Amino acid sequence: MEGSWTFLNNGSGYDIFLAWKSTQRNNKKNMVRVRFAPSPTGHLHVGALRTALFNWLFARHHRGTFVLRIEDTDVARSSEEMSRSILEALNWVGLDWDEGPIYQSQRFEIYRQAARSLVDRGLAYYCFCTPEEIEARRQATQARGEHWKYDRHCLELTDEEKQELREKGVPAAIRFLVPEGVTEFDDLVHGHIAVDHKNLEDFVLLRGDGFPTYHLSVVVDDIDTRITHVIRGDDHISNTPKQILLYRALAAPVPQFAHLPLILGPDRKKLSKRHGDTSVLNFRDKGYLPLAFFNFMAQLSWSPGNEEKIYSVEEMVREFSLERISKGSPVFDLSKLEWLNSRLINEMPLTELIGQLRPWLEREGLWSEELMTERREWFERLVDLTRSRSRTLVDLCGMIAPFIADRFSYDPEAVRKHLQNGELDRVLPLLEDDFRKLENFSAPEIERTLRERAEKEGIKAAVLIHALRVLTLGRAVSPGLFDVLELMGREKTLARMERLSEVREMIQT
RNA sequence: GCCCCUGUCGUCUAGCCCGGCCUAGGACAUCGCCCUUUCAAGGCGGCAACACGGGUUCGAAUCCCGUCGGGGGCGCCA
Repeated sequence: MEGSWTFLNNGSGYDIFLAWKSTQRNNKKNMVRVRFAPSPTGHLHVGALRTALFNWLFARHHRGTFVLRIEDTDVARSSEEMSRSILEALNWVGLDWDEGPIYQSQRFEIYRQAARSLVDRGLAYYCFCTPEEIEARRQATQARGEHWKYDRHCLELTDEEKQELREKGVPAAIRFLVPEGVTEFDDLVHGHIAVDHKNLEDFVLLRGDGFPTYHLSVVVDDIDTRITHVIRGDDHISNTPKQILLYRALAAPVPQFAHLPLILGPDRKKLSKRHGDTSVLNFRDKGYLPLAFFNFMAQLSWSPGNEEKIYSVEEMVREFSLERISKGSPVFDLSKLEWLNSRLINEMPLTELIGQLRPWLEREGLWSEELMTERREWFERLVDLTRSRSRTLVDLCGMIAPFIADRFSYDPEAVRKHLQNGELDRVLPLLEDDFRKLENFSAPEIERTLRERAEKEGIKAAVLIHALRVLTLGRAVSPGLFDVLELMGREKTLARMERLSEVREMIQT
């Protein structure tokens, strides 16, 4: 999107430091504007993704604007690689943004200006206390059994004292001067919330090194981008009063807030890496479909009603509403995702499935153009036949592999169970001959032949069926064997039948 | 420690705002049966919850109070 940042600085106390001039300028006043603001200190994790998802859904539902902002003010812990990874994850899920990404690291001067203007107006003050000094005073206070809160030591400093400290080279942070009173707001999820300012200390806006803290940069950016609804995790509820105070100090309209319940691990603790790989891209790599993942994530804390089905993205956009978000924290339990995924694999149009599967086959070296041309019909039958046994694209890929390539492994358990019967050494060669003589190597013919041979040799058809399955696929699980053999083709089938003793030996050692 | 949020089957949730239709509904998981050459898929069925205690009321999952449990925040991290 076209636009430009203009720095509006008249040198005196002013409130908005930047104005976003763009083609969106003449939008309606009540247009919804939301943002997702991840910190690039790691891969995008599922908790953050859900926040992004709800913001996106809300924006799309209201035909509003979704802004992406990268909160990389912590230069030491942020990396460009993680920023890229986050965009990649959003992309995979299908979340697109209308503005941004805006990088906070490119806006440091703006935050400094904002902080200084607050000092100029007596709403904030310089603090020369070092972390060590504060820590010492805190411990002393707590040793007396009293509650610690920053003691405003630097609020009373005279100009001479400040000058002296500056000359000594003591770095100055800027603290917000929290006024007395109570801050109240109506959270769109939790309802009315009130916090007495005596529970708030004079928090730092600008660090001694000139870098902004989270509260400052968030509020300044949200003001500049004219965010109307701040939708974020529950863990920010306690921070909200501070930020509202900042909005007021900067004479900006306060947006609406909606705090989403935090996602918990199975142990009911805040979901984190300890609970396994919670990175969004991990789910892509495990073979989950974006839509299944989307459904699963969106329905943690949100319910579109009571119809149980897989929703298309469009349907979710239509149904989405903050009012239907529940307040309790959900537990992250993958079993529903697996079910969603397998159902989608089963129900989605075949062509679409093949499109999703293609990158996986390519990676395994199983892809060739002829699967889309002369072997297309065969390939579609194959995918259609195997899909109901696959919960993920990884499964599907593994299922299909033996039909395309010759390298596949034999499940030792399956070999032991189905290839030990001594009768096989005698009957299998006969069956091979039968197969060779078949005019059409088709499922019905194969079945008829096999059953006849079994009866003639006084052996159960099931014995042959199971043995053939293991010999041709290496495993005891597959679609109906006769379809399998037809799709595999006579050549591969016969070649693999001849490996009986070879396979047995392979398992012995 | 202080402050804030939260509490319906194992899990996700519907119902709660606007008390009775709730002997609390659905889905996932689980168990059983059917189908069957294996495993799935599918069909049918079972088990399973209003955290607890007081009120208010003819009547409470729904309203009020308290208790307990769970989570989060209190950084010159975001």
